[in-house]
Amino acid sequence: MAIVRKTKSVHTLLEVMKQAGEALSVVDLVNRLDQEMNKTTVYRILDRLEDEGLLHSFQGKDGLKWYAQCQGCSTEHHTDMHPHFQCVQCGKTTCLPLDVTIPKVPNVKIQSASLLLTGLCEECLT
Amino acid sequence: MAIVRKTKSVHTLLEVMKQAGEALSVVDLVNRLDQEMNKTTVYRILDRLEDEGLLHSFQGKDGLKWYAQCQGCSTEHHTDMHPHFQCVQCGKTTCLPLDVTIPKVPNVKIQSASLLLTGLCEECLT
DNA sequence: TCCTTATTGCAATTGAGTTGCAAAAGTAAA
DNA sequence: TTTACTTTTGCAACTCAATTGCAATAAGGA
Repeated sequence: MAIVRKTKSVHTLLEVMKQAGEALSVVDLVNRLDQEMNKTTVYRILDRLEDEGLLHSFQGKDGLKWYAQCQGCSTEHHTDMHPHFQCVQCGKTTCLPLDVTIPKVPNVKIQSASLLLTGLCEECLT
Repeated sequence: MAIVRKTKSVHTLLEVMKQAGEALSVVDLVNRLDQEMNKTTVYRILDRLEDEGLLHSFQGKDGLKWYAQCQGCSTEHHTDMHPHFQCVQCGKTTCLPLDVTIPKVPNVKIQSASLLLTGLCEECLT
């Protein structure tokens, strides 16, 4: 596996993720980092950080790719089996610290599961 | 809601879905129906059939949109809470006739859930 | 410093999905 | 069947997320 250097760009991107504190779509990240680095660079750094296990990705309802910081993930062991929640109104997207019960399916070997919940978040409910 | 006429194109598309007997990606459908109808027509018919509740759609692992025939769905009541399985090797994608236990999430209103399982199907395992 | 490898920017490209508009097909009433 | 109206379809152009090739730059080790 390629080594991910902690370049200035990598540091900046991770800082933005940390500040956000929730999942961000790649489109959003590209916009936020428009002054700091090229779009292509954002895509490539996200790729590498996911390989390293520092971030995990998932598909949003709209088909966009979203990234969030891993908690307890590593190259060896990706504990990205947690569900994600996306608010249909404001778009806010978060990792849910819940265990997903993966249903038993006969005759197949399940390698991964992704559960996306959509609805209204706390702010949009009130 | 607009009325979905059972035109020749609609009939052809439904026939292809029926023959397949499993979920098909829109890209696949467009290719299979290349001689019969235009790409745009495929997209529009799929939209309408989903509105009518004859088909349901979901996002595949790759971000592509997939469609499958509904069993017990209608305009009123979409029972598309079942999980889908996608084989990472051959791409075969199916509906799983299982009930998904949607986790309770405090302070939010869950409107829909989609669970995608990926792994190796029976054929690719042997 | 020199050499090698990894990273970045930029422009061009890919590909899924959408849109506008005119032509064609379907429906219903006379 | 003819007319008037509505829905559907084809086509071309377009949008936009994501990728690729290549040259330039930055980083690391000896």
